[in-house]
Amino acid sequence: MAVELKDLTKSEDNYSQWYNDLVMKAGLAENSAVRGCMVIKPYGYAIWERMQKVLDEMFKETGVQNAYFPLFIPKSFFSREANHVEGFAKECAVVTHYRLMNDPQGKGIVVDPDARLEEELIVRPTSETIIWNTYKNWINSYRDLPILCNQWANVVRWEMRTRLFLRTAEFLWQEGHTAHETREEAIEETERMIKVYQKFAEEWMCLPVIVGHKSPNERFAGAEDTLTIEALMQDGKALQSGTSHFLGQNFAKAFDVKYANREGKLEYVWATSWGVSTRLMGALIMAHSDNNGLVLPPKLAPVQVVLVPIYKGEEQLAAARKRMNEIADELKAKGLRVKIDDRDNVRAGFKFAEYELKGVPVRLALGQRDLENGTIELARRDTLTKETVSQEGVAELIAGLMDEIQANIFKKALDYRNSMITKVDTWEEFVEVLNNKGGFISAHWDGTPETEQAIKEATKATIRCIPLDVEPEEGKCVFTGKPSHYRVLFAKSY
RNA sequence: CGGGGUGUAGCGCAGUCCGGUUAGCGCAUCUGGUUUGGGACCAGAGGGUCCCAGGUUCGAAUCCUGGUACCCCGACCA
Repeated sequence: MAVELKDLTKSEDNYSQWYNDLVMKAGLAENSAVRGCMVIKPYGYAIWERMQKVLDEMFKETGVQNAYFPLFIPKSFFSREANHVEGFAKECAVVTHYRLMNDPQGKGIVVDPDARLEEELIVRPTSETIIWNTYKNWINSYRDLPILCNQWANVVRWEMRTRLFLRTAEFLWQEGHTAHETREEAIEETERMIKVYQKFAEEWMCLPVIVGHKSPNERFAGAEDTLTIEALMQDGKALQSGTSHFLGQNFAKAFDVKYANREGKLEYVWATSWGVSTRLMGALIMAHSDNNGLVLPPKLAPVQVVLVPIYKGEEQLAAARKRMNEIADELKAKGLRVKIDDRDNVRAGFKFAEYELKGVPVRLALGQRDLENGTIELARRDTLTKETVSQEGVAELIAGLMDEIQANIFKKALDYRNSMITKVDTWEEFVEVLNNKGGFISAHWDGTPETEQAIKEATKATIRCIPLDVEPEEGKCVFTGKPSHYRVLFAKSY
């Protein structure tokens, strides 16, 4: 495997090619035979599994339980909620037949025209409709509430243009769907879950995010309010990394889900839904990688420490192997995920490059010299530095290093992100910053969808969010000059 | 669906404009040897439906017609 990444230039043109290259060469994923679909390779899936596991535990701490709902949704379910149809009914895969037959002309297999479904089935693009149709049967009284369900599933959206992890026709995600007694409780749930996402992004992925409300234009189809975590990639584009929706009573009304309240009166249920997807993998890659490849946060890295022997001849290899096994055991005793790479068909230098490409946080190299001196070479992926340390206490040292590396990757991303939030007050500045610097632009907006739309058409930038912690400030809309009471964040996005 | 590009060995490509030995190079693979503290080197070997179909020609990877697949840029979106 001769791998050479193209130089990482931050220009838009090269960045997507660079990204593609990295995803494939690091062994994370590749395009499949099916257009727009992605094969997630074992290494990529191992990272996703770590993410899943952590998120799943975080959900369960809030009382959420896992469940599973069908892949197929009757077409009629979709038309129940008007806005939802508008947003989702378009780019969907549709099942129209249930049988194949041998081609009468002998040209292989064809769809049996007699096997047409009476009602077409939609391959879920999201599961609100099928779930609310189910919840109807689960809910009678306030005593049945809240319902807090999550499902890990695949969904299909027939996107016209796809990009590994960031936008694929089929993707893996989790979707939480909750039902509540009151508006307040549902809103609280919406906020709780976006904060879970924030915590996961920042503490596990080292990905600083801005939490905020979506503008009406960018809101989920069928939601009253959408909360989002917005991250910034190294090319200056924003990435919506997770969303939590307050659905009001829209789906309860569409599917007629009522409960008897504490006064014995029938009321519609309040709903939320929230999700993150394999897109997070894209975020992880784009936020931290450098010209040598991936940089994985220790908390998510499938392998945290790799040991590489350096040797001449069988005898030295055996000696190195023996000592490495002992050190590996010490590391494992500290709860670290460790791999020894004693392949003898590639040289040490090759392995070094390979593990850098794969983003392994710490690499240890042990050779004859070290065996004699009781030392070992320790290399950090995040800083690309290496030093020779004593074998004595190395497990302790590395256990501590994991936290340091985790903190360092986050800090680097945070500093970059913060340096890429620019306050602007004039349209000239807005355009100038957007074109030459990128990143988030903090600017006043008159609050109308028309203005947002006009800005999007003029610059491709959209309102990424209205930050939760936005400070009241009187100003004038950067586009129309009309009065505004707070700043919002604009950016070009994926 | 619009605009551009590319289909040649497992991967990356040259050759196509201007038709002519047995279709070539790098990486990977296999064999042997020498190496081994940052992507080893030498020698040898194996590996091809030149995207598909049709046409022109003594002769097509190369020219013509039609199809098809993929990539990039837009519109759509997490």
